Amino acid sequence: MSEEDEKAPRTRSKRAASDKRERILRAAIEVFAKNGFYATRVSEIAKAAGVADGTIYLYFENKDDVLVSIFEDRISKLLVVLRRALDDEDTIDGKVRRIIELQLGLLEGERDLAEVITVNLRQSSRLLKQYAAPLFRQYLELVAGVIAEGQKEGILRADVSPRVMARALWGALDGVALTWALGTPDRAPDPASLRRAATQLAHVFLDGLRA
Amino acid sequence: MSEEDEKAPRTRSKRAASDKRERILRAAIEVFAKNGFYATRVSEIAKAAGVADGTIYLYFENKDDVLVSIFEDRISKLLVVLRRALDDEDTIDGKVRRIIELQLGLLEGERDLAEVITVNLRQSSRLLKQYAAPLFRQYLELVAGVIAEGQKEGILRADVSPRVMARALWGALDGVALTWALGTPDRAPDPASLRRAATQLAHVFLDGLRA
Amino acid sequence: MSEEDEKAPRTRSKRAASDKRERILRAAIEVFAKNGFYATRVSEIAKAAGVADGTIYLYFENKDDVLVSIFEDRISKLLVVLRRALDDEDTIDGKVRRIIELQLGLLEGERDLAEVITVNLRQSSRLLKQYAAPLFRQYLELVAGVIAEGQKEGILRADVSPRVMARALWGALDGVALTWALGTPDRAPDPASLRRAATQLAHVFLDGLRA
Amino acid sequence: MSEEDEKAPRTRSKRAASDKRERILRAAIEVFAKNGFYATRVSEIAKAAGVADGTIYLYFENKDDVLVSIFEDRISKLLVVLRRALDDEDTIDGKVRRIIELQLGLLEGERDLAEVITVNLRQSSRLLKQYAAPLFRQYLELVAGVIAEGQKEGILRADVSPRVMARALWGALDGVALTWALGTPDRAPDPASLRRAATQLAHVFLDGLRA
DNA sequence: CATGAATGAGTATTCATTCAT
DNA sequence: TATGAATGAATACTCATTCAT
Repeated sequence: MSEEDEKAPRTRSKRAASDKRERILRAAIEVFAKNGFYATRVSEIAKAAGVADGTIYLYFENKDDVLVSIFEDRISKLLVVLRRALDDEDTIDGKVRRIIELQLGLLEGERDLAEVITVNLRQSSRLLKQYAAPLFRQYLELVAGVIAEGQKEGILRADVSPRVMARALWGALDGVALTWALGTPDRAPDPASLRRAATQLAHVFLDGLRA
Repeated sequence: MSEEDEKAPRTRSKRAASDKRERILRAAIEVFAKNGFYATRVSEIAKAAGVADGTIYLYFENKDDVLVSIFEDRISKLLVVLRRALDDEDTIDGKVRRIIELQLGLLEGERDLAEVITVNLRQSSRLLKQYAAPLFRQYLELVAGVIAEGQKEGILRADVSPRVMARALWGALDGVALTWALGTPDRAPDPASLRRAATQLAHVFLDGLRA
Repeated sequence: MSEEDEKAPRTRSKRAASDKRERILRAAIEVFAKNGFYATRVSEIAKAAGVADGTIYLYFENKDDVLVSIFEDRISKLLVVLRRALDDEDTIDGKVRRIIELQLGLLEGERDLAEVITVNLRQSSRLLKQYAAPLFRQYLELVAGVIAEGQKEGILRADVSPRVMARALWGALDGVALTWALGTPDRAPDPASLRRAATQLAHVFLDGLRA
Repeated sequence: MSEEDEKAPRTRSKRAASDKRERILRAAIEVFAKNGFYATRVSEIAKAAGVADGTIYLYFENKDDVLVSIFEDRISKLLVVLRRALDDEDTIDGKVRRIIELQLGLLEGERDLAEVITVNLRQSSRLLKQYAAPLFRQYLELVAGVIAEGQKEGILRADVSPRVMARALWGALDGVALTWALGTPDRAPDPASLRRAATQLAHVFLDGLRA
């Protein structure tokens, strides 16, 4: 989001390499979302990225590594954005709304990525549990921190576990979003309906949590 | 080979057949839960069920059909149990608590099945979306019906969509349960902590929904 | 050679399995000899054996295992035959001639096998060194034993190492045979010329070794 | 990058080029000996030579050509040395001893080259048969010439083929050397034991050949 | 009904070679 | 000359499915 991070000059080759890696990731998100991880052929990723099959292996160890890298890259970025956003908000209500907003923004803006994250995180492969979960936990900790803060301030009820609530919030949003994304495969989903659903959810969640 | 078996009437062979189908389903749930759908070999299901590989194909069209059948069989049964339970409850609060209890019962009692349903429903294969989703929707409709009923009675807030809330409830419970199930892969998860989490969730959810 | 070993009855399936394994080995010897181990595709072995590609893997772990099995199967048999033959001979001269004869018989009768053994034993893969070498050593020990016996009887000179001489004999025969086998790729090699060469070699070797 | 280097006349760049070719050959001998021809990656040769992958292709047509060039370069040189050495010797005994000595020297001094020559000559690729064999034959002719000379002089027995004996001598030495080289992979082989073996072999061979 | 040996289509990955810089 | 990123052809191996017994 901030352009400052990019000011560091790069050599042509480094930029080219970085571009290619990025292109492959983007392509992978697209095809994983469409066909799922297992049903996607490496050659399909390559084709979608406009590179040769072998090129994938210059930037990633193997197919699994591509999936893991999607998590690492994207969730890292989400964490940075979320941290910054939470700093800008003063009230608990505002923070919770921001969390929901951002998660929704992620879903609306990069629906494919959302599907990859929500759908593929569940493949019970040891690999994913091992690599993807830690980053996911960081995200949850951040949300749990907000709830704990609200409890300390006496705004939110103290008889619930912040981590459980954080996990429940993600689950609820994720479930709603998944239904929304998958609900109407034939026609484009209506962003307004998703936003409406999320607002309802925010109200219920906050009212329920209120001390 | 032995001619003696023939004296038994149809019933016995039917029962035997039904037993074998059931054994295969049970075995499939077990290995799917442990290794995931894609990583599971048909021969592993066969071995776990104590039958030959080819026998699987006498009872199911193919590997996909085994997974789909798990949904059909089990969710059908769950629906029957849930309907009966909801009939026994008079208050909305009681019905919601029953729903949560049952979903928890499912998770605790048949943890493998729970993992198969929550994890494998997400494999974005067209097949599964097509066959498994409808049953899942029936389940959601049932829950949404309870909420709509509460709204009509003026007990629950009317400014939210029953279906969205039903979906959110499933998502929240599912998320909490998944964290619980995967959280401590090394030692057996503590059922009490799950029950505690669910109770908190029920409170927050009902308080948030209250008119 | 003796039919007695085969008297044990086999079930149909066992015989069939054994036949198929044998067919694969024969086919592998043929194509390995023609194209070398590395240049040979597994599918070529399968085609030559008249089985499906996957069938190879019902009888062998992988391509390497096929090569190793050739050594194990064939050299084991050669050892049995050689031991019996040496028992039948009383004089050292006779025994050495028998060794040379048998090694020649192997070359003439199963020229492909000879090429596989002499050519592919040299692929410096750890695998082959590890698995094939031990059997080869048993063969050399047998020959060295004959020479040591001749030394004890005072017939052969005592100032040479039996093992070195055994190795040299194999090397000399092998070299001659290889030249013979490869010498005229266009027309069929003349067995008589090989036999002549071997007789000369036997004379020189025995005269040189004589006490 | 530095312009100063340009002042040097053609000769230097030619020398530099020649050096690089030589470096690549040396590196190839090293890695071929260690891992075998097929298991060696072109990139490994490049790395061992300290050049880029593509540079290999400025000096050689392809990977096969590198192997063939090793034979051409080294055996050519061996032939020159051998011819000179044979001229210096007057007796047949001396010449045969010189041949054995040189072949041993080759083995001891450049053990890697020896392994490449003895091991890789056997890869039954048509290419190698076609290009490497002729040079090898020249070497054998030289040895056969010595034996034929001895026969003409009446010193060596006339009832054997000089070419067969030349081939057998190479085979015997080669076999002994290979056993020596591979025999003790863990500890460094003892040069004295090889020399002892060779001396024994020379005695037996010459005594057996004597008229 | 049950078996499990056999099948062969399907694919991730490697690596020799090229060529823009 | 030298580089090394990019290419894409080539292949061992797996495993869902079949079918003769």
